[in-house]
Formats: sequence, structure tokens, C-alpha cells
Amino acid sequence: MSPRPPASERLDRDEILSTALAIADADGLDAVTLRRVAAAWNVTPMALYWHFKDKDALLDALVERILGEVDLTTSGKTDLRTVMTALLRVLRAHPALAEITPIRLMRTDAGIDMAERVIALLRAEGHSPVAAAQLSIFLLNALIGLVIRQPGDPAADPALRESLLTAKRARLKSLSPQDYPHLTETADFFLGLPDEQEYYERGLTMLLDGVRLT
Amino acid sequence: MSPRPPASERLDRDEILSTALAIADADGLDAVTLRRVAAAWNVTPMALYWHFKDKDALLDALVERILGEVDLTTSGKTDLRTVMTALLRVLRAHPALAEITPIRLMRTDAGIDMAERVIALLRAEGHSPVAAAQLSIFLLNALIGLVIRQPGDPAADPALRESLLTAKRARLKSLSPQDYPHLTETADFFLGLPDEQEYYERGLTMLLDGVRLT
DNA sequence: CACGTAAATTTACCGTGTATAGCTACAGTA
DNA sequence: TACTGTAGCTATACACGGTAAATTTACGTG
Repeated sequence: MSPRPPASERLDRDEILSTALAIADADGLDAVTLRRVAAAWNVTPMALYWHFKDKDALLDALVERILGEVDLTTSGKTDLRTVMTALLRVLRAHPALAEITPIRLMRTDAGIDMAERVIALLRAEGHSPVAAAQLSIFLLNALIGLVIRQPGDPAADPALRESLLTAKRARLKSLSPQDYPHLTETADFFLGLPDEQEYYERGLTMLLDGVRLT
Repeated sequence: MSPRPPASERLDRDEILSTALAIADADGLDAVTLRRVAAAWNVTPMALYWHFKDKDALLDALVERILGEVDLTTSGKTDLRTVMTALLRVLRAHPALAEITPIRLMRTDAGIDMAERVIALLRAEGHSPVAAAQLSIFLLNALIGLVIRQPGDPAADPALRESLLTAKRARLKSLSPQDYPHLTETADFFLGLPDEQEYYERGLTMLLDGVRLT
């Protein structure tokens, strides 16, 4: 591709994001390098700088992209659990990005919209303005924690994940049942994930119950 | 310092960790580079490889270090809130490390001890083994989320923090009060931190209440 | 005193993000 | 139709990150 290529083979901002997202989903966030994204389009790394100020801006855009995927048009019924579930679905689809979502949330339009809605719902439940603000952050963080550190580290690079898991397994197996009765009893939970459905259900329920009390 | 220096001026594993920790506390996690840690001791970066397998091992050791600081000998009274409070104190003292603590927790002795204790307390509250295991992870993650994404990003490099905050401020100020009534109302919360004490009290209370219900 | 090993140094490499400058196809104007 | 400015790239280069390999030297032990 020569300098100033014909209009048909121009780089497109949205398509750049798509490949970056694909790389993140497939090989983890660390795999998203400017060179690799550029190579996918047979382009110099510096070409990306025309479309994004720097890598940080690209990551911001990535977060904005996936937050845009959050489906909030679910037939009017928008209670807190519905919103959280919609967000959860997206985060689970892109665990590598979940990691960087919290800090960048307020830098994206979609994130701000979402925060506004969550706060509104919390206020409707009777919380004070400050409490609602704090709880909104808290909910998002906790949700993300649920995904990021899901047992079996889905956010990590798949190549590493295997070796990390075996190391963890070895460690847990080596614990003495006398000194660590509970950990050895539930070791399976920390290695695989017995029931993802149950895991996320419980997490969500606990979060929302906690909110209702505070 | 020459190869194989006299015993008096040898590098010490623990002191390496101390400087690494100091750097992390002062300038954020990204500032903890092998070259910088080595420079603090007038030593080649490669010298560190004698004491740590690689950088990852150094970070593991850092986490182990701060988890060792968690004071669990508080006069016998060890309910869940006491343990969480002790952990919270340490995480707030080293917010840069809080970021990497969850994944590495189970790789450290102190972390495993702590997990065992938390699970034991949860089981004593009547939770099933699996539920207790999940809740233990959940609690730790949520606590860390509380610290890491505390409004005002204490984990970030201080030099960047300033500019990030002004950008955030500008963004929040630019929102129209009609479209975003709640966000504009509570904008202050997202920028500074009105009352840290209240923030963490509420966070802890909500977590523990949520646990009690689940 | 010799010798193996402990604890560094030296050198080198590759992969990051990014600043700077130069090049070229195209749009707009006259 | 010829001219020109700018959009959208390439080329080159740098500084900084972690780390592999070989080398060097003081120390502890026989």
C-alpha cells in the first residue's frame, strides 16, 4: 500500500477497531500491539496514528465499542438487574477488555449514558445522590471483578493460561488438608468453573441484595 | 560494584523488594522497571535475575510482601469485617499493587492463609462450601475494586493523574444537566473524594450485608 | 592454596510505543 | 486543464522495556 492509497483501500477506523477487538478476544490484551493490528491490514504501525491519537486513544475507542454493544433496548423493562445483566453479557464476551473498562468508562459516551441510567435507578430505589454515585461505581467494579477474575482467568493469553492453571493446581494439591481444610475441600472451584451460570447468578444476586440494604 | 562483591555490599532480596515497593507507592506500578530498581542499588538490571526468576516473580514477591503486612493478630476477635478491614488498610497503603493482587493472591503463602480464613468464616455463617469459595473471591475482588477505582485513581502514576483528572473534570462539566441530571448533580463525587471514611465504610457494609443474605 | 560456586557484569537482542520527516493520490479551485 | 493543498499513508529512527548468554571475580570450603 503506497502513501495516500486509492479511496477503495483506505484504512477505516471502525475496521481497525474490529481487528483490535478480535485480537484481544483471541489472544488477550497484551497481544493488541500497534504492529500486529497494522500488520493485519498490511500497513505500517504509524498508519494507525492517523486514526487514533495514540494507543491509549485506541483502547478508549475499544471500550467505547463494546459498551455500545450493551443492549439497553430490552422492551422497556429496565430495572437494575436487567441493565447489569446486559453489561455482564458484553463483558463476558470480551473478558480481555473488561480489565481496562472501569478506568475508561467515563471517557466514553456509552459509558456515561450507562452511568447516568444506573444512578437514576439507584436514586429511584431511595438512595441519596452521593450514595447512588458510589454504588454505581461499586456495582460496575464488582461486576468486572466477577468477570476478570473468574476462576480460570479468561482474560489471560490462552497460551499462558494453561501453564498458570497447572501451577495453581499443583499448589492447591500440595496443601495439607489439616492446615487448609476448606481450601482443599473447594479446590475444584478455584481451578475450573463448575457452573458458570450459577457463578454469575449468585454474584449478581449478592450485588443487588447488598445494594437494596445499604 | 564488581562481580561477586564483598559480602557487606551484596544485594539482598528483601531490600530489593523494599525499593520496588517504594517505587510502586511513589510513582505507580509502571514505574517499577528492572532498570530502575537496579539503578537504586547501583547495579545492573541483570543482577536482579539472581534473586528473582523474572519480573513476574518479583511482582509475586511484592504481593506476598504486602499481604504479609496484613495484621491478623488483632486480639483474637476475628470476624469477617475485621479481616476485611485489615486487608483494606494494606491495600489502601499500596494502591498500585492492589491492581495485581487478585491474580497473584493464590500464588503466595500469605494469600492462601488469608483465603482459608475467609472461607472458614463464611462457612461459619452457614454458606455451602462452593458458595463460600465463590464469596471469598468475590469479597477480595470487590474490596480491591473499591481501592483501585477509588475516585481520583490513586493507583495511577501521579504525574498522569493530574491531567487525567482535569480531562475528566472537563468532560463532566460539559454534560447538559437536562440529559444527565444525576451525573451533573454528583459530579463532585467522581472527581475528588468527599469523604474517604464514608466511602470505605459504605463499601464494606454493603459487601458484608450482601454476603449475609446470599 | 586450589577450586568450585555465588553474585555480579558485559554485551546483545528483540519487541514495545512514538516523534519526525517525506512522499503521493486526490479534491478543490482558477 | 493545470496548480496546489491537504488527507493518508511510508520510512527512518529513537528510547525504553524484559531477558538470554557468556564472562568475570570474590568468597567459602577441601
